[in-house]
Amino acid sequence: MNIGQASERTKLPPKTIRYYEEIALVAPERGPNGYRRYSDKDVHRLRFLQRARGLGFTIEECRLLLSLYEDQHRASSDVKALATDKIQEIDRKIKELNSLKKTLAALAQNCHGDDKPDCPIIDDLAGMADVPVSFAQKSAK
Amino acid sequence: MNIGQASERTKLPPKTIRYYEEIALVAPERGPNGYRRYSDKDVHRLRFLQRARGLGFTIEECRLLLSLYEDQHRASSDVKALATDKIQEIDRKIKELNSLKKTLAALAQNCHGDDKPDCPIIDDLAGMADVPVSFAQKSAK
DNA sequence: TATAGAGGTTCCAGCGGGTGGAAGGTCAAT
DNA sequence: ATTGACCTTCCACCCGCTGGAACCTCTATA
Repeated sequence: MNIGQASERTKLPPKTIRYYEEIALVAPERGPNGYRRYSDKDVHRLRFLQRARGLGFTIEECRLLLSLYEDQHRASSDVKALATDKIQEIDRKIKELNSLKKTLAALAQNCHGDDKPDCPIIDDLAGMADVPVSFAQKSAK
Repeated sequence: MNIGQASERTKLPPKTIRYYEEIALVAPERGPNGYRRYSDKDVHRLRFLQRARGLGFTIEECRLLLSLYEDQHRASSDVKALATDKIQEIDRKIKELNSLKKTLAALAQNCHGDDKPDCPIIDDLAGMADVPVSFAQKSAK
């Protein structure tokens, strides 16, 4: 099938599918007209990628997962390790976002939000806050 | 002061400070030797940026915040709106991450994690899961 | 005064993960 | 024969920096 159909079946935009080929995640054949021809196996790979990406795995992790997938002798513990690492990463992000939210919420609550110029949010950003919110902000990597 | 000192005082790397100049967020003077010279006001702006970025505002939002900061007649409601928008955005992200985590955790739990090849994570990614986890995964934008 | 080292400058390239658009080739239906 | 949908390649851009090369300038010491 052509790229359009592969796109429909995988829910990946054609551009993305071509990009995945460029970075050697998938290698469809070519028809005599130069069109890419996707086998069911290719579509399968693409769907695998679509899911893994949707789960937050990076491209490189996806590459690893694919190779594990294709390795009949791989240990399922390898895959589990990758998954639990990812879970921890997600947990870290959630924590970071929660702390950010707290800070912003505290600021917003102190802001009367009318059409007068006094604004504790701005004051805090400018480093002249009189609201009791501490800002030892670590850079959001 | 030179860029190194400005860097120390703002906790922003020199590269970042130069970048902020390139995108016109700050405009230090130049000494006769071509070195950038940062006034206290510049450092103040940079610190403002450092905090706003740390709170998850994008560069463009920072630009807006700065202009609001410098507008004596701005309405504090404008700033509050920006902050509450950001809070909602953070909330959305947290929700998305939580659902991701749930999915991954369910998979990892079903994975025995030994050195035998059966692996429900891989099976699920490959779309042949027999674990009861549903995957109408929306692409993580 | 020569020199070393720390700091400054510019410019170019790359990260991840695509996305947009232009210019052109191909196919099926009218 | 023409339209329009689909396909191709290529190049540039998004964000927010970051790394590195090549070079300039300042200060301290031998």
